[in-house]
Amino acid sequence: MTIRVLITDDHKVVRRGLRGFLELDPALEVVGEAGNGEEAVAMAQRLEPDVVLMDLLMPVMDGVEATRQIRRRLPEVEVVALTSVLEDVSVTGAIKAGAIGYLLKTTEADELCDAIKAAAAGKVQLAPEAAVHLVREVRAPESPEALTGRETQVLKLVAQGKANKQIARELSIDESTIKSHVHSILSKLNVKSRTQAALHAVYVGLVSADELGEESR
Amino acid sequence: MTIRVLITDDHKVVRRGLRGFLELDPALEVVGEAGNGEEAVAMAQRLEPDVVLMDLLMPVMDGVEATRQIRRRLPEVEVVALTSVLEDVSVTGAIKAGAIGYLLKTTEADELCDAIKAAAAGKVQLAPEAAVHLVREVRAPESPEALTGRETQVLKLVAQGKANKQIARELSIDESTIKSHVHSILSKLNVKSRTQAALHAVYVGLVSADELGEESR
DNA sequence: GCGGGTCTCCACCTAAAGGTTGAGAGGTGG
DNA sequence: CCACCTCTCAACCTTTAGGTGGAGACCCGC
Repeated sequence: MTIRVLITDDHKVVRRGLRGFLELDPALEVVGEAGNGEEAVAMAQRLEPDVVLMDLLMPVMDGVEATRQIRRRLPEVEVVALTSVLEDVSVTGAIKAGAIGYLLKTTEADELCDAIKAAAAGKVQLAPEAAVHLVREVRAPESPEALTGRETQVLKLVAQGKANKQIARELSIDESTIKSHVHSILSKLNVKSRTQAALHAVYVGLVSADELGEESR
Repeated sequence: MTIRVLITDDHKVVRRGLRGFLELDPALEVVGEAGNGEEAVAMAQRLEPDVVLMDLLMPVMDGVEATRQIRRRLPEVEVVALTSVLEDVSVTGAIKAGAIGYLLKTTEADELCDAIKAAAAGKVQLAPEAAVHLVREVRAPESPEALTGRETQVLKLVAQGKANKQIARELSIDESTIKSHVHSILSKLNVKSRTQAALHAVYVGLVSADELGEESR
């Protein structure tokens, strides 16, 4: 009985590489490839694989959200996150979304196969680098003091280099309201300036590199 | 006579995928794989490939610098940049460093092979998306209006979320001087606020993700 | 219904950021 | 030597950002 694997990555080259890696192991069978989160969810429902290899950074629907949806709809399907970037939020975000493993793209073929088998058996398998981040998170609960929807929205605009006045125009509310939100954001993120907040947003991936605002290029 | 190709990427999965793609074409021969810029330069000298496939985002030595060194030492070796991110600076940076092609990792196998053959023949091959950036650069020379050493130094600190006063203390000069520098920076970068300047700095890689300043995490 | 949170806005304030002009010291290259 | 650039600082100004306190409207769960 082989383990059926669905590969998800927006880069065909990477999918090809993963397929190559997995085909080295006769116990594994690649049943499909998805190019974004939406495809991954749809294909997971249709194919019902044992394990989904999920890239986290993707267009259309990111891997964390895709993981969440797959796990909600198909609890028996295990998801292993696989990414090139290593960030606190990605690690904990993926785990919270229901991923059972977290691997880096620097992984060797055999480690990858091992992790997939472990996942199929319901066992957690983390890259040591990811484990470090997870431990850090657990030890310092970080009390992220979650931002509200509106605050997140404002922070995104701040992280695009926009001024309060401009944000106010864009959201069609008063500038004083923006100030209120920014104030909350600064205090919740425990930073001292909008610049720090913006950098934080970039750091945690709230905005992607190509959203940094026209005027900052 | 086959075209000898050297693959450079820090992710083994990607190298495996590229190898798989290239092996589909009998006219191409993968003669080696390098995991970072330094390795790429060394292997290029030893193997003297016809074309080097070069990832731009790598540790140890980035692809632009590696491209520059390879082109300087081995002018007969063509370099094709291959990356997942699409940025103005990467495109023009890679071309200036001597790359003859610029492809995205979303490329299909046959396009990739075509591009390598074109490169081996000394022909330019750009992903349409990259061409857009290049054209934009040429049309608006962007007059990078290079920052001076001191300005770069100040910008780095700005991009760590620090206030003028704090930067002044750190550099042991007056805050008014910092203001002067920041003013020059904003005008040279053609941005309107320190936040935009900071984002710009991050965007062009002046600071790495893990230098974003203690206070912004 | 009532507490709690969110979103909205107000007024008033201080601090920081940014614009403008000017200027002196030091270095470099023609 | 002179022109040019960089780095430094100054004074003065306007604008933006951020802090504080309060308030009304809305929604949701107990």
